[in-house]
Amino acid sequence: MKKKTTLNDIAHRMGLSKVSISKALRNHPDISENTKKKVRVLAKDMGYRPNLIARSLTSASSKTLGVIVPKIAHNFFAQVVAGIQQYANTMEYEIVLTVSDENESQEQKHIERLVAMQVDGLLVSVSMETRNYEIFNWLQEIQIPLVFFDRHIPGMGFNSVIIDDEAASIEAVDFLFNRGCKKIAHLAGYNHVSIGHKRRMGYEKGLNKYDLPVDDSMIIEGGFSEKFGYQGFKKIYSQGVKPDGILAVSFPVGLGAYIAMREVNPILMENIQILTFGDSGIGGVVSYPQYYLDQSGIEMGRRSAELLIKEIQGEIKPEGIIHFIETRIIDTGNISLVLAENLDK
Amino acid sequence: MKKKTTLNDIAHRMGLSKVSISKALRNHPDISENTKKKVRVLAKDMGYRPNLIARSLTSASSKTLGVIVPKIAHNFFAQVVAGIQQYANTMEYEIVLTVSDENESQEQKHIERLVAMQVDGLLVSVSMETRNYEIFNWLQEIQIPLVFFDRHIPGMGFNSVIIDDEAASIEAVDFLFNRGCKKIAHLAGYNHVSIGHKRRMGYEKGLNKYDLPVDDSMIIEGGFSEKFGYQGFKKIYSQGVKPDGILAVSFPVGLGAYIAMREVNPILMENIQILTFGDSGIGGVVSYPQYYLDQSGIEMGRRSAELLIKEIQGEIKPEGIIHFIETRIIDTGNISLVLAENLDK
DNA sequence: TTAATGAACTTTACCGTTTAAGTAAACTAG
DNA sequence: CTAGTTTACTTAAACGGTAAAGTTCATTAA
Repeated sequence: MKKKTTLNDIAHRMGLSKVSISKALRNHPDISENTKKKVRVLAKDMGYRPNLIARSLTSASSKTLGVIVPKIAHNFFAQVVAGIQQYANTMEYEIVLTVSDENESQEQKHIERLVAMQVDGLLVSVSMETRNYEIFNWLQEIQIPLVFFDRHIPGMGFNSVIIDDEAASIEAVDFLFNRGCKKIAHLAGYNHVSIGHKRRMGYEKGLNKYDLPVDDSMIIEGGFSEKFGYQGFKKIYSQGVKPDGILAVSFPVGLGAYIAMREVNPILMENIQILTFGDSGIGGVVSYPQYYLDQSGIEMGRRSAELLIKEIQGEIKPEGIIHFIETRIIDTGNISLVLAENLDK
Repeated sequence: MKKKTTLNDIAHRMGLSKVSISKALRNHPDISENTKKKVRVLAKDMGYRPNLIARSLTSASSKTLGVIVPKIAHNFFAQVVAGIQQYANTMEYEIVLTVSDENESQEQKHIERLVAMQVDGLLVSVSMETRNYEIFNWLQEIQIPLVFFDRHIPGMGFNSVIIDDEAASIEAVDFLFNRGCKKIAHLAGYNHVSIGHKRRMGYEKGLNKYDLPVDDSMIIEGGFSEKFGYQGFKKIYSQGVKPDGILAVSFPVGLGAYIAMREVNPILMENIQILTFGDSGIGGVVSYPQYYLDQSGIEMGRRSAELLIKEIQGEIKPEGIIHFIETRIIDTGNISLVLAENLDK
């Protein structure tokens, strides 16, 4: 790479000190209008670009946010990142994006690296694997602004932005019940992951609401991927239990269940309603699973970036406040409606 | 944020100079094993973390790559970013991700910002709107390593990694022809965008191959979103032309066409085969469009990151070489096959 | 025995920028 | 007319780290 023009280079050419150049370019009152003009012209001429790294070193602010997502090639997280970008951009922040790949040690490495890079704050969605919170304790000690999104660790004092999973689950059971389902199974996530736990709690509360029995054989705990949905359904089915509705903890799980169902007996597709958390990412042209709980990743991204930046700027404090993003049930049977909303994008 | 421990802090505590501490921690031979041990212990104790920004300033390398994508909440680009991440991670590089939102001036701003941030190289997928290449000329002048991916500007000397769109289009026509299509329409992208242009060229070559006429009323130029697919199909149809196959420039376009088709007359869904570039992002459970050209974003991301890092390390030079990523046609009618591949993820 | 060698440090200087603290000349007020 | 203020700069110091060039003292080779 070619050597870059620095303040000093300009200073020498103009016979001024580098500080004067710095001030001129930052429109500091110390410098005369006349000089400022000349400096600006020469700076442009010489292709001067401020070295933001050097600036960060003095200003102790990098105008940079560290983001850690468990996955990026995953519609929901891609959306969240888009939302973060949108807000960060308007505030002149840049994003250093890292992916934990649901791996605790990766997550840890990234956190350390980001902190070492002097990001002004962190946005993290905790990996499913994470059990050891030491690193987060450390982050709290060094008091770096941090906002959790989607997957948080409650009770640590960090603010977080999440889906109101419990409420959404209750709503989901409501919805299925109102469509005639009396035996609703739940393909649940891991119970130690907050979303898994909450979705399950909501599911149980929803059943209670209608005096439906909570039957353990109707709850399969597992992961969030297609594989678990597939295996989960087969497991339920092999037990001889016949659900008429399924609440799946994620779209892939619902998808896996659907595949399994089709494999077992295509007729089931008409008799079992599947409702999943999260959509496929293509705005509603998937025929099955038909219903899903729409979670606005964009909104979540924006909100969390907003909170983080406010925290960085000292406008708010980390108080362990949980902000909820609303969820609504979408019926993909009604494609044209969903599409109409998307046509203008 | 709490004040961070620096080399100097450790130095004072130990009664050594900061340079010795620096050397000790970097395992420099100048320092005795004994001292090194003590330094390491104390450093850990005091919670010392090197300030990477300061380090970058001297080393003139930030171990950071700037990435510019037109969209992020878009399966293909999310995949590419995942691929970039994967490779960059193994090489200890971090990613500063920016989104141009298909906007020329945004793109320009991001490039300037990233350069100012002293990223070691740039990975860019050019926005659809971009007509003015000045900024890229500048990048070439300052000789910053840059690799284009997916959307490139040929003839500028930068290396790029793209889909072999022309070949893929020819293959696509082949495929449709072999399934009996004789009147294949093309919902094309903009002709000034390289992928739009190439896909169209391939489409025409494909038709020529089978002596099918190239009929301008069967080619609708437009964007890459659902809206254009929808409008495009309606336009073709309103002209009284009845295609039996459609090659759509992107999945959303194919999707829009499908919706339009269904609106016009559901029977068409059985008589018109749609083949799209790119998939929906959910691994094959969309019933329509049934066929798509699979583009491995992950692979593209990996390859471009690899090229860029090699260029940064001086192993290769920018020579305007175009690297092609292969494409294959997927039939979503055969769901279980596709899924089987995904179950292990 | 003495100069060269090596081990284990320290000092100086620099990366590019900013902030704080000068300084000289011109301007203003009493 | 002189002291005080302004204007338009400059110099010094700092941010946290690294590289290069000393410096000491102990050891080794001739």
